[in-house]
Amino acid sequence: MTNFRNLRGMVDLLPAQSRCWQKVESIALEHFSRAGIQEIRTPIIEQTELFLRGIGENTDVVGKEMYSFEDRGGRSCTLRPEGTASVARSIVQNGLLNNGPQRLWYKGPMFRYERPQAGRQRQFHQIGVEFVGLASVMSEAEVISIAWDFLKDVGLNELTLEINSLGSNEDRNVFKEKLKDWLNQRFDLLDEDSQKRINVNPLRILDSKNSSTKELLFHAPSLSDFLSKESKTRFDYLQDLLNKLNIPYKVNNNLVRGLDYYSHTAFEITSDYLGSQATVCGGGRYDSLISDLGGPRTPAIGWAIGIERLIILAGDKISNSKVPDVYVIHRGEKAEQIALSITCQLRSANLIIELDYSSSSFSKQFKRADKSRAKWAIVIGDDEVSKDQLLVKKLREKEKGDGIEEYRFLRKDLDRLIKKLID
RNA sequence: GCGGGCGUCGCCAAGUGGUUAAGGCAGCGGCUUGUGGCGCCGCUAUUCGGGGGUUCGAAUCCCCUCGCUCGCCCCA
Repeated sequence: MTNFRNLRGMVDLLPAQSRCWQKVESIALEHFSRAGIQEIRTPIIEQTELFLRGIGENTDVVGKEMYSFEDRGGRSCTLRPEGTASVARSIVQNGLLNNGPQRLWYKGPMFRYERPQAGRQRQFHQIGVEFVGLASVMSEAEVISIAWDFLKDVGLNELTLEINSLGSNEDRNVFKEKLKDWLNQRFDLLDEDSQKRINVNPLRILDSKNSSTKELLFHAPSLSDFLSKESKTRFDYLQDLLNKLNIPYKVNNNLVRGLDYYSHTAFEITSDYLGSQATVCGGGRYDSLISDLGGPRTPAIGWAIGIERLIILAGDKISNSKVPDVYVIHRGEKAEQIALSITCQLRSANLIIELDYSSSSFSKQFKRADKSRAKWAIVIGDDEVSKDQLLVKKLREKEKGDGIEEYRFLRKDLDRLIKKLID
């Protein structure tokens, strides 16, 4: 029995899965390159203050989910719970905006101290996109379409895109006061959580999952009625653009999202097949974050996708197998040396070669060759050694009876061999 | 932080108080020292997450503890 285990909520990515991840990541990279989005990598640890300011002290994420600790110099540090704050910090610190608007993507581990459950881990991974310095509605549509196309391309169907407008900060402040009044008049009818939130974060009550609160809220004032003309026009135009892009969406007026920095457009992409953690992708506009962190007033929009959730959904749609082209079988000391050098030579020709390490009987080695699902076997034994030959045999032939393809090559004749193996 | 379920080999498991803890998959070896996918044979848990207790006797009952898992809140 092993004495050590991983920490709760921390997950090993095992070989059986790693291929899947690589595929997802390479598809993402393709999409980003085509859209002219560049990668940014920021540290996993930041000073705690960054997240307090950036995400908001009253959010659940900073209130109860942060991995914070003191370093040896007594500074409060935090493992990043999300990517946007760090990216914003880096942009400001490095003056990237002096080069004009930034279109950036990132990926990596995020940390949230929560009870793990299906589709939720303490260390999980996100791929995200941030467009910073762009205020247009068009950029929002573009950003959403990048997420949508990417998810489709990975093979996900039956996704739902929900959008909402949170309005400008001014719109929202007016609405907040109205909503507070309305809720306070019905204080006793609210569930406990919502009662606590009334003064701290009343908007979030709109998102409540409590059934009686939900029912009550049916008649509550709606944020959409408090949007300024400009905000409304923006939101209508966004819908217009999504229609033109043939991206289906639902307007959800209660979609608020748990991070403080959002304004105007907020959106989520969800799936029914994820269990209770339905969100694969979440994002929105955050026009005040950069200035909140000490930078110039700068509009921005972005999203993050949870890779673990994405992979749960993609399931076996992403092939997870790497099949070798050739399996090299050998027996004897001289043969072993030849096998190794042939293996290296063929690999240089970009073939995928698996070399047997066992030096057990030919019978065993063939069994393993079959299991590897390789297309060809190269066999090197005493005969081949003495004749300077290689025996090449076709594997996985369906019918055993009608003669198995088999060729002999001189060891010097590598080019002919490679040609055979490739076709 | 709060609720429910569960912990027997690398994986999936049977077993619910009685001498040696089924079985399947995977793994290893053999039948077959130079030839494969099938088949057959053999090997692989002194021990049932850990600790304590009850009993002549416990994987099976009781207590504690640890871990996993699902859900709530919230989020990716």
